[in-house]
Amino acid sequence: MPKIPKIAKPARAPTLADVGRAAGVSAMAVSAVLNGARTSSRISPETRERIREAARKLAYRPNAAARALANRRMQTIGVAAVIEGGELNHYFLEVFNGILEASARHDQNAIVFSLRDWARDPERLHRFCDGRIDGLILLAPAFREDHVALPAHTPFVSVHANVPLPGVLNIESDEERGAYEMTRRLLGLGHRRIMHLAGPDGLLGPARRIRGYERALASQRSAPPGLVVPAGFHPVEGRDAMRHWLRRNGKSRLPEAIFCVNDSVAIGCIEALAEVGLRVPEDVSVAGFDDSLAARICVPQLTTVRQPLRAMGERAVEILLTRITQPGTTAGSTDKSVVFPVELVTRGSVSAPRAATLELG
Amino acid sequence: MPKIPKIAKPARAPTLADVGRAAGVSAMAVSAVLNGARTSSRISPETRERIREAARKLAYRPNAAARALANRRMQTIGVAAVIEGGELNHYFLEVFNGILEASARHDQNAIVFSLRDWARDPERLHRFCDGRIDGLILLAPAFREDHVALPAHTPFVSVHANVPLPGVLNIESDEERGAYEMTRRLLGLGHRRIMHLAGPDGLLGPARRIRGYERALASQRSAPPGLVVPAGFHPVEGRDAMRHWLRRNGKSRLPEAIFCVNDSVAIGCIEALAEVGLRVPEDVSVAGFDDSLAARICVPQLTTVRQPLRAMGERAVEILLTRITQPGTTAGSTDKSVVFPVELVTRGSVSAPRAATLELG
DNA sequence: CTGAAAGCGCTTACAG
DNA sequence: CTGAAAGCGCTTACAG
Repeated sequence: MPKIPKIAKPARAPTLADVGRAAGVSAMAVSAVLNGARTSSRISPETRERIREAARKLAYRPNAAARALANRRMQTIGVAAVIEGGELNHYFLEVFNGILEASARHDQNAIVFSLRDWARDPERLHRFCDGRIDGLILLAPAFREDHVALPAHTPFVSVHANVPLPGVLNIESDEERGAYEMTRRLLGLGHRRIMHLAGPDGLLGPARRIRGYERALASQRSAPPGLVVPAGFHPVEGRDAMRHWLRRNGKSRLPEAIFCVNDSVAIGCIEALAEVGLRVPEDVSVAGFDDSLAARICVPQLTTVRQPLRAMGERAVEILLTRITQPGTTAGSTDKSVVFPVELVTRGSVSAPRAATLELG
Repeated sequence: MPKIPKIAKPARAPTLADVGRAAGVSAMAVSAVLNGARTSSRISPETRERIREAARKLAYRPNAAARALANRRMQTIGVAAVIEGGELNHYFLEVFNGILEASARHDQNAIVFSLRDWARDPERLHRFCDGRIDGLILLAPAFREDHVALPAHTPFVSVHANVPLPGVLNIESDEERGAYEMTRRLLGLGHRRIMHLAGPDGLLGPARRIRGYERALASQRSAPPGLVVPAGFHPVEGRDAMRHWLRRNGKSRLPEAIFCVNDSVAIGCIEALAEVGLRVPEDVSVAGFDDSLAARICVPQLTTVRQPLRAMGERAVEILLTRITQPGTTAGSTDKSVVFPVELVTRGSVSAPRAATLELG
């Protein structure tokens, strides 16, 4: 009985062996040539060309799963974040763009894990670390380390960690300095009563912004004590906090300037001011933080503190990749934060105080 | 010489075999139990518990790559998009959120491929389809099908395809109707001279919006012919188009209302109007499209057409998954679009025209 | 210098 | 009902 030649089923994607068969060589040879391994030097140029040609004809694509299994590398990094409406959207997008860019540059895939809540989802985090990713970037994590024992075997990097995560290198910006500089700027314009609409309690970032604000006030003898009003991160929280304050205190005790924990809160704050007929910056100056997209879209555009979010995302990828490829470097507590500089951005929402203007006139 | 017992190296993640060894059963038994396969019914409850316990103790996680190789399924879907500044950011985020949500619901990973340019990156698209994903969602693709022969062996779904892609099911919203309804609304308020700031040439979406606009004008006898001014998708394009028009035509020939191809363009348009002292909506009404985040952040908030972007993203995942699991269904050209309804959203940027108000007064 | 073999960690079909 | 074996598609170390 004659052997019936096996015909490659068209449904199946071509494999290394298929290419090898077509070129009359072993699968190994194909692998070596296609990967440009040093071992490919021992294959004659003609054979190499024949192999490439066969691969092209068959539209061969190396199978990612098989490769990952053999290499113990997925060429994929994970990004865990809470992606919700409002500010975090802009924040996420900017950092994420940087992550995607750097990933592409290093031929890595980026896979996104959307969490609802840091405190409640630690188990999910563990599930992600099953070999589908080589390392994980935590975007603005806010759980307590004692809640989540981070999975072993997986390198981590955090961006804007809002709680201390021992052993995880954190990428942050000089938020305290940003808050300090912005408050100094407001003081320099002549403002004295400066309110701070603050972020959620117990988070590192908002605390740093408060500290910068208070340090700046303390540096100015003529400034009255600080006025920190808790708000949150989102526009509605900024609006509600300001509304509430106005209702209790009336316009008479109005601050001359309001420095907000971020742009979203600044926008909500402006909304609340507008509701009672107060204009920005004529009646009150309002400053934000982040320089998110929102800062340029709102009217007036926001004076704010710019963080290089995109660059921070790129750096996160690069640091993570070195941790993946050189696990030795992860040496325990020597982890320092990487701190990016911030920069004041001047736009329409801040001007000299009305009183100062009058005095001058 | 006594056999030295092998000690599991801590550096390596535990495998099925490790768990089996610890529980005194075969790797296969562990697999069956942990996967809840029907074959596990033949394993005694005690053994099962022992296996689970061992897995827990070792913190066993099935290796995703090995699983993918054996199953020929990565449990991962790809999302290809051009993610740039401005409008597409908001657009992307909304759809992407829906994609992430549906993915998580179906235990799928979502991996993002960020393209610079649809027309120039077709080769990259092919590279993605190497088994690392089971299917691909194209977000607002805008290449020509004759440029990219979409990779075989990979199921596709598109969202807001801006060019016809034969054989790819497209998820879209009833954009023409949205444009029609919005224009009708403006007419109903008494506006007659209504301008349309249009999107880029040659794309399906912008063309549909123009068609809806023109159809509405045609339905109203008293309306003058349409006034379509090309702009683009981004705020600066809206601003520049409007600036240019104002410079050429002056305020005298100003339209009473401007219907913009999207919210971003509307925001740019409002900016250009403000530059020459024209207020919205007192002097001109301005309407957008999309109901992006930007629409609620800008002042005045935008009257716009809402598309259920999030739901569209979720649907994309679901359709893609059926295509992945039931490849037969992909039967050629029977692919119909899935069209989501749109909805007018009324906010502050549109009012009755000043003239009408005067006439009434 | 070359190719056959073993192995990555899982699943599934198949002998006992 | 059970477990040993083969196989998914690749890579790497190792005999010839």
